[in-house]
Parts: sequence; C-alpha cells; structure tokens
Amino acid sequence: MIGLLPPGQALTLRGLAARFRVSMTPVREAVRRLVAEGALTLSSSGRMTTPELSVERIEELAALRALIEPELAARALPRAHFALIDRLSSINDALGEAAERHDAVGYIRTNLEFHRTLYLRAQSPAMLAILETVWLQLGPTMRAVYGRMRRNEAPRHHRMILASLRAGDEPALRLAVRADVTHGLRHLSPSEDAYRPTR
Amino acid sequence: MIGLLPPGQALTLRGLAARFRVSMTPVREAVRRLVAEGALTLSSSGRMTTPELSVERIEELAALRALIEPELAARALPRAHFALIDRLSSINDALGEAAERHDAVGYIRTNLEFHRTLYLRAQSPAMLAILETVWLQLGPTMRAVYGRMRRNEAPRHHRMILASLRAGDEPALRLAVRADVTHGLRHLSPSEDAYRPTR
DNA sequence: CATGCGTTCATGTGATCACAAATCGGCAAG
DNA sequence: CTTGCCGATTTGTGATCACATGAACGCATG
Repeated sequence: MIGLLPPGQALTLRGLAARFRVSMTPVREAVRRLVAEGALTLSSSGRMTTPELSVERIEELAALRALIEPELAARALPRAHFALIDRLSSINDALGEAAERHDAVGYIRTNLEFHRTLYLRAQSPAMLAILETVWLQLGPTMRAVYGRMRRNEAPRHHRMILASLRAGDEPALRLAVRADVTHGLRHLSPSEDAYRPTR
Repeated sequence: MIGLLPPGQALTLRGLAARFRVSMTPVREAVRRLVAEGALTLSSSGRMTTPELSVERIEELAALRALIEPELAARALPRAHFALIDRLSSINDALGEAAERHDAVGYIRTNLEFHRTLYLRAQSPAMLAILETVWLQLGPTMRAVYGRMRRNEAPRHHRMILASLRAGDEPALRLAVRADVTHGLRHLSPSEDAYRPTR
C-alpha cells in the first residue's frame, strides 16, 4: 500500500516463507488474501507479482477514489472537532518534511495517514475497507510515480481540505478532496516506460 | 452473492472439503479469499459464518452501491446499443417471472444479472470487481429480505433505466439507477429479528 | 554471433498429519 | 428447573511431502 514494492515485483511462496520464518501454509493464505484484494497479481501459471497497472486501470481506480473519498470526508465533517483538525495539520507538516527529503515511501505513507485519519471519523468501516483495497492496488504504482516526482511540499489541496473542515463547509470539502485525489493521480499517464522494475 | 446461504450460516473447513471432494488446503485458500472480500466473517476463534450485517453496515454498503452503480451505468451508456437494451429487457421479463414465483434466490440472481449485463458494457473491470465485493457482502442479507417480501413484479425503476438508455439521457440514467439501488435496499432496516437463521 | 532446443531447477498445488484450542454434550448440584 | 462444570469431540493452524508444470539456463548448431 505504501509503495515498498515496485510494480512487477515477483514474489515466491518459499521465499516469503523463509523471510518470515514460517512454513508455506500461512504464506499461501496471506498471499491468497492479497490476490483477492487486488494487491498482487496471479499469472496464469500461478506466479505472483505486484501489479503493473495499465493506464485504463489507473484511471478506474482514480475514479473510485474520487467517488468514495469525498463521501467519507463529508461523513467525517460533522464529527471533525478541533483536535482532529489539529492532528491533520501536524500530519500535513510531516508530509511536507517527507517531500523535502524526497522520501517517496514516507511521503505516500504520510499522505495515506492524512486521509485515513480524516476518514476514520466517518465511522464507516465498510466504506473505508473498500477504499483501502483501492489504495492497496495503487501502492506500487504510486511509488513508481512519486519516486520520479520532484515535489518538495505537501499537496496544496490539503490546505483547502483543512480550511473546509474548519469552516464546516461540506460542498467545499467534497470539492477539495476530489481535487486532491484527481490531481495526485493525474501524473500517472506517461508513467509506463519511465520506470524499470528489477525482477 | 445470490443469497443461497442465509445470514449467520456456519461453515467448516472439513465440511466444505468433504462436500467438494477435495482436501482442506484448497478449501482454506478459497475461504481465505472469501473472508478477504467480506463474503464470510471470521470469528475470533477462527470459525467462519456468513455475515449478519448490522443496519449501519447495510446502509454503508447501500451507499457504496449508490455511488458506484450510477457511474458504471453512465460509462456504459455510450456503448449501449439496441441489442444490449433488448437483452436487458428480456432479463427484466425473467425478473418479473421470478417475482411471480416468489423465488427469492432466482429473483436476486436475475436482478444482479440485469445490473451486471449493463455494467459490463462500461469496460471498467476494476470498478465492477469492487462493486461485486459489495454485492457479495449483501448476498445473505438480501436473501433474508426478499424471502419475506411479497413482491410480484420487476422493480419499477428498471423500466426507467431502460427508457433512459434508449433516450441516451445520462442524468436520467444516473438517477434511475440510484433510485433502483436505494429503493431496493430501503426495506432492510426492520429486518434484524424477522429472520431466524438455522445454525 | 544469433537462435533453437533440451535438461535442470525452482515453484505452485493438493494432500495428510500432529497439535492446541474451543465448542458442545451430558451430568450433577443447588 | 436452572446453572455450573468437566470431558469428548470437533475444528482451525502450521508444517511437511510428493508431484506436475513452467521457467531458466546452457549448449550446440546454423
């Protein structure tokens, strides 16, 4: 989810079993679950890799984020008290620091933390779970993208999100969240050949 | 997904293995996948049952359907030619027959077939996959609901969906789909104690 | 030097087993 | 009649093994 693994990274049952000091059985179960959630791709022969998403699939997943995240934000809005906004603000500061360090994995993780902290307030576990499967599928691709980007500050829409929360303005919040999502994933189109995975 | 199993139905690895004439290993993998998709609930001790959804969770899942399905319908609209609309219409006739027979499982299956046939035209496999995990979670509950209902015809919004498709009217289509989803799931609130599962 | 082929090795699959934990039953006591 | 307890049994978990399949590598040939 946070982009630790690049797209196309191959994994083997025995390799994972040895790495985590367990037998193949629990690894198989965990891998099956990740495959079911779309976090891993199963080739026709049963080989497992992290997904290399096509542009069309990225756009679908981005559209799902753009549908679900504003809804979760809107549901969180009436419960968003000052302490939460304050916490979001400090997470946003950490996000800026990760951007300055050009720490792609840290940036993705902190960005997801920002969004998840807000959405947790929506008290909608099923919706959040679905959204996280979408994040999971985008993880490796996001890493490939942010690894190339030379961003050095937090997303500008985050400030709009915080302002809308403080103002209690739901339409503005929905717009800000949607803009943040679609803006962040806009740079994904010319990304296929720019990254070369190490298999 | 089609409501073959009632909510709270318990399943055992050995029972499923014996039923499908395989060993426990493939059953465990399949069950793990279904748990990951929310089709089955894993108790703290590892027991598996079909989910007994709370009202809040049902409303979340209904909200997800109401978000995703209009989008899929809108994406399918430009590709919906006459042959597709004709096929949808005949599926809708079969739906009416299932309603007359008070065949709950057949009704759910045919209703899902109606929606899936339309959404397949959207050419958005990731979005459809996510939607199907939502359907999967609702399956047992839908059976419990439609089993009590005394409906004897196809949903009235289906005719609006077909009309919007013929007219190429996207806003009307989105509204009709959303109304169909929210209307179908409105009867779920007083459902908890009306059905008694056989464990 | 490129290309096709054959062998070897790695990998996933299904099955079986030992074990621990939890469930369900009956039984007895109040 | 209800309630608590104890034992038998069911059940999930992790591990290991045999096997078939597909991939990878090297070698020989053009």
